[in-house]
Amino acid sequence: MSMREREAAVLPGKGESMPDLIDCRLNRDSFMPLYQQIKNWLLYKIEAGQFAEGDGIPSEVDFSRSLDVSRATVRQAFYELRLEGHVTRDKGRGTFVSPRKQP
Amino acid sequence: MSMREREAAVLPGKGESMPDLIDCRLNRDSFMPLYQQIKNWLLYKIEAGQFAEGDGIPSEVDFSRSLDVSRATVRQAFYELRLEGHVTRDKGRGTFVSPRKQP
Amino acid sequence: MSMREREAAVLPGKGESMPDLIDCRLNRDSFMPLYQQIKNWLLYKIEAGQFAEGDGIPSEVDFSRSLDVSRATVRQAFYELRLEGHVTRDKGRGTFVSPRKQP
Amino acid sequence: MSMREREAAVLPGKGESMPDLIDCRLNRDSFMPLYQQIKNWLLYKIEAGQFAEGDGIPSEVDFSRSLDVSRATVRQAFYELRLEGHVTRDKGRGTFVSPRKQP
DNA sequence: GTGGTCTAGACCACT
DNA sequence: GTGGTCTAGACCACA
Repeated sequence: MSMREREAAVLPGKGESMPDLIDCRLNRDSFMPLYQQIKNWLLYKIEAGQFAEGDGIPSEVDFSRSLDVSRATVRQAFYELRLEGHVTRDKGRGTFVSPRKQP
Repeated sequence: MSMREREAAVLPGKGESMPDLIDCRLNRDSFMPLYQQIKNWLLYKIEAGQFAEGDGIPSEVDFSRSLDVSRATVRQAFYELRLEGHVTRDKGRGTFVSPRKQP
Repeated sequence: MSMREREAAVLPGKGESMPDLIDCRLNRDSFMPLYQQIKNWLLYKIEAGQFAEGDGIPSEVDFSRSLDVSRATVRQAFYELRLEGHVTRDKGRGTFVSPRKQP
Repeated sequence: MSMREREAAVLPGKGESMPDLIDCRLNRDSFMPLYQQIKNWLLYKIEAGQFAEGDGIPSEVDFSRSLDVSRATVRQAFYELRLEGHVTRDKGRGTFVSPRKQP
């Protein structure tokens, strides 16, 4: 899936504000699973540099509360991002944006 | 983790019988997560050829009932096996042993 | 179809007890599809107030097991009840009796 | 430590009401560690029969929020109660009052 | 009746 | 107070 498709799925339209933290909007009527929408939003934020290398990103519980989804749904998004190398997760510390190869 | 370590964690000792289906024994006092024990048992079975290529393997619910664990725990084992290419999973059909490369 | 016809199709005869849960009796020799019999039984229960507004009703699996029918059969009954506005279904939570409009 | 001493440390004074849930009061100026105060409160409740055998008791998070202490603090109380055989803890299920030996 | 998604929690290991 | 494991269910998409 292209970055453009991801954007269309969950991001605010042109002209809307883009505050710093969890401004993710979920479309609960979409064909796309909620965890995938969260994953896409995070990928967009990371690729756009809004969560920079080494930065901590909001916790599972932050997302769970902000988006009113269960923690398991958030976890699936985070889990796949870790598998794909976009973030690292440290028990007891948090989730961090991975360094990019050859920036 | 070596195949030998996996075996030690969840498999019956020498001399014990090895019936066909879900003879997996979980050690609930182990440091090793239950889903990892299930994954190891499956890997052993696949590598030992007891679930052959193209074979269907028991369903999530079969494992869940046989081992008295929740379906989510079984799923994590199956999910990782799929990511690592050991099995394929078809919605509505089942889980199958992947073909090996250059056997 | 009138409530009376529905009743004749799947409900216990007069004088039989009417316990709380799935006392639905299917007539497998009937011209009427099984899913329709289930739907009728549910409509009767709802209209009779035995599943009140906001109440959760038994799950797909409950019906499937109790009646020894496939889940797809149960789903068709639930699906039509949702389309007709008699119930709402929340993923991961359950199926609930819809509020009536101006009773 | 006697039951009377425990009581003095964390329980409401005479004449105060004793509601059902987490009415534990911590004395943050006490020489006694917070985890010990929590442990004492729980022991009092169990011995007084307010959490009966087999009952589930409030979760780590319940205590942590109600008392505004870290979860590690609550855990230490629960941990010692488990070591001493007063409660059992089941992952994913909860914490339960242990049966007494020959009462 | 399978695998896929989701809920609403719990306890566990660690910082 | 984080991420990790687990429970015990639910409904959904598909065959």
